[in-house]
Amino acid sequence: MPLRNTDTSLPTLADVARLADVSSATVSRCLNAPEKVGQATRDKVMNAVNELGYSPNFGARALAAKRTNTVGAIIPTMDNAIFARGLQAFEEELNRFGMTLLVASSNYLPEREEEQIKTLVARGADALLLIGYDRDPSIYRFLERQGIPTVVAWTYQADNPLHSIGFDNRAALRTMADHVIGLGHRQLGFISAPQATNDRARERVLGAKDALEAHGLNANALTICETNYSILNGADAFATLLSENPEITAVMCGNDVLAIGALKMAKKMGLRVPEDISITGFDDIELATIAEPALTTMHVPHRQMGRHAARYLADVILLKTQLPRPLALETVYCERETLAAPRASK
Amino acid sequence: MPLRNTDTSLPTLADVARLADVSSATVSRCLNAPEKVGQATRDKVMNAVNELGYSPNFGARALAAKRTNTVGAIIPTMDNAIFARGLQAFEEELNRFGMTLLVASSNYLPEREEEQIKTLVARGADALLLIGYDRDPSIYRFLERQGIPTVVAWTYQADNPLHSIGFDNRAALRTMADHVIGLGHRQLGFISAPQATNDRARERVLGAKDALEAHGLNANALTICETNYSILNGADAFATLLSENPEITAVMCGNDVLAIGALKMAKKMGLRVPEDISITGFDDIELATIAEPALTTMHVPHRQMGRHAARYLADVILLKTQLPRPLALETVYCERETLAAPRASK
DNA sequence: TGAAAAAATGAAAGCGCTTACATTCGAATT
DNA sequence: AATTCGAATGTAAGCGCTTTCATTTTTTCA
Repeated sequence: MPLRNTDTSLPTLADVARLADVSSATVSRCLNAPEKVGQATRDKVMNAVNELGYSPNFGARALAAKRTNTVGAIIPTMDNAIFARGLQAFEEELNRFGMTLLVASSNYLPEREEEQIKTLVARGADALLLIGYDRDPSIYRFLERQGIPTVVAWTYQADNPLHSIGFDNRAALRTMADHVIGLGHRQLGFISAPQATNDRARERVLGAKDALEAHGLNANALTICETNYSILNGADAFATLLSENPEITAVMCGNDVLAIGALKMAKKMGLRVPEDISITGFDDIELATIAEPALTTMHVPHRQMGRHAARYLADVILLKTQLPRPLALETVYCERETLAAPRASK
Repeated sequence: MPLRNTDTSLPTLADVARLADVSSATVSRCLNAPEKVGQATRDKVMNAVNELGYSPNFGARALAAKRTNTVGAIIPTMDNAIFARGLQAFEEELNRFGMTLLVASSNYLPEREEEQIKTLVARGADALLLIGYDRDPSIYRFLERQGIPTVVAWTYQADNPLHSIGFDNRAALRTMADHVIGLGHRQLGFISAPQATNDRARERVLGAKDALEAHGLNANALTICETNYSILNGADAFATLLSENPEITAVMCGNDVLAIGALKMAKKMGLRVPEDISITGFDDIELATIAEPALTTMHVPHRQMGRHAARYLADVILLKTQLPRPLALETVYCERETLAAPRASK
């Protein structure tokens, strides 16, 4: 094993320049804007680069260029697959533009998210992808002050000035609730994520209420139970909901993970789904099709969101073009096996 | 909205120093080694920091300090939850040491992984977490040359010099196979990830063969089918395996995701599990308990691995202590509902 | 009380890169 | 053949921070 140099430090731009017998500026150009360098010089430099195994120092580059070609994303959780697909698409698209993705997760904790935002910005993220609108205004001020283009995904509100790429959570849940009510259900349960710090959860609940109202039902027809996203919590919430409100014939869930938990508990309680009770989800993650019976849910355009978000940010960073309007994508009702008309007897 | 300064640039160390009326060295110390600064000065500086909303520039810091307090991890996939729990524990533990985690995924593609490694190193990762041993030796040379401490997780081989923290895949699968064979199964199917570039997959297959041999069965008793990890692939592989080898009474899967696919297909084919056919998984991800019937599988110590890996790297980086030996953790057999004795008739 | 030791602070030299600006040089234009 | 111009290259000034070393201030204790 031939050791090239005894000192441990890595080759620098200057080393390459020396070996290739050109100035450091020329080496830098070769790497960043090859078209500005003559063919012969370029070859010389590239050879030196290879011989030395040179690779540019990120910190130095960021410091000098004031750009990192990195965008950060902070998602609430990596635990279940809710955001995986969208994020993957986001990354793929970013790569097309020569940018790298940095991911962090906040565990649905606002303070943690704030921390992560600061970290990513400090690390030089040129732009940020965030999930949902809800966060302290001071964060938005911070971002603006730092000049960090930001896109908010997984949500869309026509009247919100922040650039968002997502779907109308309220309308989506309303569609679902229309189906549920249309089938004859009159007493509904709703298992939601905590609404206080989660605009998407709030919107979804509102959507359910919209449907209720449209069908002439009053708010009493909907019993809401809040809990954090997890299968276990979904199961517990379902049990509570049903024991306290035995008249409920359909339980709508704020996402598929909760719904899977509810489904599991229903079986455990000896309830047949959908004969004895209907359950609906939201997101359409893979789990939804694995569950037995397969979950009736709303399909969310994960990959599209990711792709569009990446394009938007690339546009803003590279072309300094501000796209005119936030983008609303469509969710689609996804009928499977957990929603049916309530038993006549009930 | 009061605009503090018209020029867009962020406050720097120098700005803080000026405002606090101290030297930039003192400000730096306040931030990095507060105990070296007098109380009064420290307060003055901290006030200035807050007033300016100062946050240090990562690139500059990395450049000057030659450390980033960042460790990178490259996992094969984020798509399913296989690595999520372990990674989360890894991050939590890193945070304890004041370090940040950077995650990338390779999609099980060696070239992509290589790329990601280069990227993370270029970004200044002080250390790396990689999954499994298998990769081109040139990569290990590269890492060594760059002086990047690396730990390999999700695997453990006593005779391998690379520092690993994981479990003995071979022994684990052997345990499982012992159970299967012990119940009386004599014709086994095995759905594995492609073995060529995946030492863990190879080891698991070897474990199955070990068990076979120990029970005096020959290699013909095991039919192997390779496919990439995904539910769909698991389902397809199961169908192929059974149609070509109807005498098989138990299908062991290289991981839970494949097993879930197999389970799904079994039902679709009208086979009862475990009465008509047994299916086993590996990993014990949440999905395994959701599946119906719940999957019999091997539990892998995800969180422990993550935690220990973080500690090891922190030791190496912070204390420059090289831990003596790789760490072997235990897997545990996890009996649920998909494994039973074969039908007597068969 | 004064000398020595310890603690606190400052001055300044980089870290490795990009880029504005200056320079050189060959080709094109007249 | 002289002039102009543009392409190719070099020079050097930072980018914002850490850290060594020197200097000043405070503390300690004989």
